[in-house]
Amino acid sequence: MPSQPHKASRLKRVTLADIAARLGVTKVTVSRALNQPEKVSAAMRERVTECARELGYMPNRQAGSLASGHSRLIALLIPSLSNAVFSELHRGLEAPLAAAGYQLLIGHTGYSMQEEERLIETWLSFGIDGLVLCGSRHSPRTREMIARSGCAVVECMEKRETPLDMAVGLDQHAAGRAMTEAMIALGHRHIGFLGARMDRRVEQRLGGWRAAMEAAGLSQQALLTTDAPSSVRMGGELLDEMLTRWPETQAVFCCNDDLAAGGLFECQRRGLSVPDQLALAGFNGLEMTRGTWPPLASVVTPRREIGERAAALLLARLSGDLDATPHGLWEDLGFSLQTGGSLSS
Amino acid sequence: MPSQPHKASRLKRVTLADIAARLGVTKVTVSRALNQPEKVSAAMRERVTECARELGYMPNRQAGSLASGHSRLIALLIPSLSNAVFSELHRGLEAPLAAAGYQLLIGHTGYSMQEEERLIETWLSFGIDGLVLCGSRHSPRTREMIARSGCAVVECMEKRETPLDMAVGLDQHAAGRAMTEAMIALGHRHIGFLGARMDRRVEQRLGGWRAAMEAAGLSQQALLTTDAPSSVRMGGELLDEMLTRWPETQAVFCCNDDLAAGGLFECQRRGLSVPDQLALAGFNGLEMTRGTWPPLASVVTPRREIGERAAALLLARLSGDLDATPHGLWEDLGFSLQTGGSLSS
DNA sequence: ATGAAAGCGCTAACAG
DNA sequence: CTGTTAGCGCTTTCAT
Repeated sequence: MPSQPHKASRLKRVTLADIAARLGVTKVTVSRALNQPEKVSAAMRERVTECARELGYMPNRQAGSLASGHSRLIALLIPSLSNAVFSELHRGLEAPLAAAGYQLLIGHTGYSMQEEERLIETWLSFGIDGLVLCGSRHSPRTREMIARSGCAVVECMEKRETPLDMAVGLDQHAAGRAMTEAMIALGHRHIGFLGARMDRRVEQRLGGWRAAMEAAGLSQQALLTTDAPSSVRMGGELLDEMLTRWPETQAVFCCNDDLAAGGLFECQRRGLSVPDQLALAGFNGLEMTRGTWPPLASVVTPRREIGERAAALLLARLSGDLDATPHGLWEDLGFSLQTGGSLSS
Repeated sequence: MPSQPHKASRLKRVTLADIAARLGVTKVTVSRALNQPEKVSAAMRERVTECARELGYMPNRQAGSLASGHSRLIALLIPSLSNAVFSELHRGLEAPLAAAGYQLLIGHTGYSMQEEERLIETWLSFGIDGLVLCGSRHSPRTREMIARSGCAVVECMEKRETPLDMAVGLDQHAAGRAMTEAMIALGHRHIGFLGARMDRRVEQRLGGWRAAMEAAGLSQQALLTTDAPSSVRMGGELLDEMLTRWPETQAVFCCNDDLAAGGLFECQRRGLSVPDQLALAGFNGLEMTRGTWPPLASVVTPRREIGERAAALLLARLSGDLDATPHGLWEDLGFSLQTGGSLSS
């Protein structure tokens, strides 16, 4: 590695040894006073903490982890930084992990399996104890690295028959089907589907739409998808194209809330009244869906709860509570439908 | 630290020593073959890489960092995971840092100085080489830790007279003022300001609105702010209150695009035509502003470019190129106004 | 081009 | 309750 003149200019680092020397004890005692306070005398504890503060001691956790074999670090890999779904997953994870003394790291994969692999390699080489992944598609090398490392892992968001270890989420196919059936129940026959950023979860939602349409004997013609990133703007463009190609469309199921919001704006541009002239629904039930006009119908997914359960599973695995958390575990946290608003008045 | 039965079950880790033993050479040679390939014979290089692959060797970077004193790790601390502004900042940072062999970590502060402090402590104890912060408000302890560590640091987004070291962003006050002046130039007299999540940047934008209003001799009465998080829904609620309390309002400057989007929906709910009956503007110029109807006027901030410059400054500092990047450097990357749409037809 | 020795800062295991 | 002894896995010197 190259030299680093910048770092060279820093003050010499304060170490355990410095404190030990100043106090006339050994490093071990200082380490104990700091990390297992109950194992030293109250007086010692006092002197050490005082001296540490005075010298501005900051532990070197690389050394600590290297020696102990664990880091109390857990990494969360999210596909997108700007998708509120993942920020709520994060929120659910953070509190329980912090309470148990674990620090949560965030990594950004940009929906790329290859980037996921790179990140996991880096994290593992830095000794993380646990890993939270979104989805169930991973490269072979990713699987192998995780297996070798023995790192605890939980996969989030989507149903998975054979998890790497544990998984928690919801059945995206069933959710897509349920919303479509709700639309059919409202009497709509021409129901379109808009999808962007076609990852596995979106494909499963689409599968649900297909299943419901087929079961009802309806045409699956009005379908528009793109691999491009999802956005409000994309929602407007896709809806524009759909209404142009299939003017008979009565209702549109968008694969997420951003797309649906864009659809609302497009209706406004065209002077279409929602839901009277066109019904719209999104997916996820983000906070935003209650800020639009009309309020956006959506499939509400328990993102926060998924994070909380994922944290609990991880902690159970890390504490060795194996029986309570069998390998291959899959927890389905379900979903609910938020109707009314853009779906029916 | 507690025992970890889970980890105990893993296969023994493959180390440099294992490869060395298998090849009948020393660890140093293996290390060199892997990290400074030009320093060993081509034959050796070949044998080592081959054997490493075969055994599934994965370097332990904790050990590496501990020994070498640097980690090639750079941490980015963002206030919010769901704000697209920060995801674009991240995008700007990532490529140049990766190209230079650095790995970018993300931390989430939730707009809390205390959480920022906690995260920085963790990162520093894990030996990061660089730090990218948003904003200029940091706890005294944060400042001290950074100073002691000698870690390179750059502060992003807002203007700062006395940076910790380097800073890059834009003058939020000037931007707020410019947009307000544009509204005044359109002939509006009753111009309101809506603000949520009142952090320093939002306060600076508000200051810009005040300055412009004062200079024009206009009333600063129509002002509504909240410390609650910003959201589309909040935008609608705030606008509702504003129009109720100050029905004469002709134009509203929202502190960000989410709020403004909520404002658009609120206008729709009230049957107000934008911009004819009410003009609206947001801040940041997110992609979304081109997906609304009408398109949202906004102050376009160079988030991506800020990330790119921040990366360049950090790399310059880390490579010891001190002269080219003086301490205390402040780079203003400016802004531009996106008008039309929701502001004027 | 390769090796030997020393150590990064900390913790584990066992003594006393 | 405190100390001793040994590393964790890697990267430095400095030799050869």
